[in-house]
Amino acid sequence: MARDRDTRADLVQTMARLLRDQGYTATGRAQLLAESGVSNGSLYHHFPGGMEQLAEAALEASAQAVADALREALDGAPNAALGVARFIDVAKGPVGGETCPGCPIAPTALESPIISPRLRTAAARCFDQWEALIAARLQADGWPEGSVAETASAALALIEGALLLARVSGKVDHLDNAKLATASLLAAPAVGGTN
Amino acid sequence: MARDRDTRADLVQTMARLLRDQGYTATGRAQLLAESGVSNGSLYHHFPGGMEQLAEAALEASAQAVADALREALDGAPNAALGVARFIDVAKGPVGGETCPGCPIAPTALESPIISPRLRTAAARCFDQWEALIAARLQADGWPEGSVAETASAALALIEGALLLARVSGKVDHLDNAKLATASLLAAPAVGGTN
DNA sequence: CGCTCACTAGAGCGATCGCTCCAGAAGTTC
DNA sequence: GAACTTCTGGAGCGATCGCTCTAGTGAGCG
Repeated sequence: MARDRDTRADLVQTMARLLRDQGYTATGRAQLLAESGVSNGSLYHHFPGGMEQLAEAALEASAQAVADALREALDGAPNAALGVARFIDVAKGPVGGETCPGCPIAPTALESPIISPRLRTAAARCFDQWEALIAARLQADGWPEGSVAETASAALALIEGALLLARVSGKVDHLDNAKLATASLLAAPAVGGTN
Repeated sequence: MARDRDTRADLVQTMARLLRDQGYTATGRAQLLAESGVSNGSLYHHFPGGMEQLAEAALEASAQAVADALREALDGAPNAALGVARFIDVAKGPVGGETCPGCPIAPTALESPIISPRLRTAAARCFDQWEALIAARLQADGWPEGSVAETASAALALIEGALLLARVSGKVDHLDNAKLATASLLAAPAVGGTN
């Protein structure tokens, strides 16, 4: 084993990028092979389950990368609010970048429910993992037990929605707006929304 | 003209549902024709531009329906916060429903940027329209000029993100969490986030 | 009736889809 | 070198893709 380059990793990485940019169904086998420089035989050697199995592996890899970035942002901040804000800045992509790359899971997640139950559950796991990270930080910050999960869910929704809007409109402003909103959403550890 | 049934409307409506459930690329011509009961010839008579033109029409129709519901919810509430909360309840779908249908635009929007610029701009228009509705209500509520657009963007992001999470996880709880979050986000017309 | 024309049904097109299969290259172990 | 395993390249498969084209249907109208 161990050829000169890691074919399997190339496949996963290329697939992850394509899934992020155009989703699962729109990503054809031909495009994957062309852009990864891998041959058809290698694909089915490493992933006997075909495109669907590869897509699942790619989702997991992307989710792990995001989780690492999110954890780092949360750990390096004084509280959850600033940690999430920091993460949103990271999600904007390269500093002078035109547009942000967007969520690597969302496009596949939205088309998966009917198309592929397997990918749907894989995507659900990704979001759960991220939400749990935010929830853990809220709890560490001393948030009231009862509202930690709800608040983490809303914070993640805010991030995902902003990434969606930024992607479609081509304007990163939506991420800045979401950053401000998370600040107000995650600002008061007590009470639970004065309304 | 005017055959017994409105073939064109059937096509648009079926396409809108398929786009909502599985996105653009995953919606094949065969499935569309089968589920709408329309023949291939009729499709290309009403939509010479093919699937892409039909998809654009379907997105516009869906966006209009959502806009109507959003406008009604906002108009019937004492303020923007309660109006958005009301809309989220409507978006949950039929009262005893298992899962909410989700955003009719988002799946197509996320795969569109590379696949079809035409659909991307169509999707962007939909979101802009909705955001403008929320912004108008905020302004009517007396929100400070400078933060109206930002807040409307964040509110829409929250809704879209929650719909995404609810769809993938199969749990409508995310929508309830978003409802609480919008309440706190849209609660204070002044100041602009104490942080 | 005969003419027009919006509309429909469906056969058929080339291209592409995901996938199977196998010969052989490359590396490891005797 | 022989034997074996791991991995690669690519031809080829049936199925399906979006779409074109044409014959035919039937309502409106003189």
